[in-house]
Amino acid sequence: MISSATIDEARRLAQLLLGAAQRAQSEFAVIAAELTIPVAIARVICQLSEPIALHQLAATMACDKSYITPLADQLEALGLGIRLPGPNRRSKVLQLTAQGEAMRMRLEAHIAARSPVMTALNEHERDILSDLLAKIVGHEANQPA
Amino acid sequence: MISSATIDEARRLAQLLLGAAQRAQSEFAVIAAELTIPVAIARVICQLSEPIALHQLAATMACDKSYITPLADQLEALGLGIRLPGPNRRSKVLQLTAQGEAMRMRLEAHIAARSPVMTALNEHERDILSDLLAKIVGHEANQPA
DNA sequence: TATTGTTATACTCTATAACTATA
DNA sequence: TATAGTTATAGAGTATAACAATA
Repeated sequence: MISSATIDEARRLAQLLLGAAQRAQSEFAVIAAELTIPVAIARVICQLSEPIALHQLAATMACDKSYITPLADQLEALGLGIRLPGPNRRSKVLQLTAQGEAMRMRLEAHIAARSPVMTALNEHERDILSDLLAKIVGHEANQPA
Repeated sequence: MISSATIDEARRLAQLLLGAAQRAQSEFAVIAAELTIPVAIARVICQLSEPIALHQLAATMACDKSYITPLADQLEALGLGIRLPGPNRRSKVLQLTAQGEAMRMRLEAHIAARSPVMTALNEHERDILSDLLAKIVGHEANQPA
């Protein structure tokens, strides 16, 4: 039997966790809007500190390759990225242009300065949070009861 | 000027936070699937520890009222909830049936037992996490740079 | 005139399946 | 036969706008 206090705590923590993640995401969206780029494009840009093959990008972003194609198209249309020939003739590598790289740096500077995780917590608190979140993320899934 | 170490930390923390929230959500989805109810319905059920007016439910769930209508329909179709006349003649109140209430208790017991926040952390760690997340959620949005 | 709920519709995001070209 | 990328299409999830009833 699980106590109702435990259930209350679980619910409260789940809501807090979701709420914090949503705060972070919505701040990210605001930053992207200020830089006048679609949020999805901003997410891609943040993955492109190094050139990366399209299928690998899909894996990193945990989405299907078919979803990457229009994003890469848009990135190119905005002049922020470019498809280059990859290590073999069937794979292509997505790379930021100079303009895209400048955008990436602006994006990341804004995030570092304004993400609620950074602004709401001091360095010590961030270290602790980092450890706790890593435990949650790394923890094995439980068996069904 | 923001150091690249700060930027790295911001990115890492953001990813951890998103990752932890996704872990919690995906465990929730698994639990809902085991109980053979759609995830969206499970979310509604978790809000219904008390009867609540439809428009208020929309506010609580941060969605439009038009989205609540089909959810309430589904809840009724499953025999888990029922619309009752509200305090005045234009508002309706959504309430769980006995079957719905049983489902809510099962859902919450599973969450308390299996949410990664609960299983990955001990009580002391959960207290600390709770404080840190509350700071993030409660923190004022920052000014654009 | 504003609020509650419903309806009809449209939009965003993302995936699946089928295809082309390599490997 | 398997992999990389593209295309066309479909589906989930959610919102907007217009409406009816009531306040």
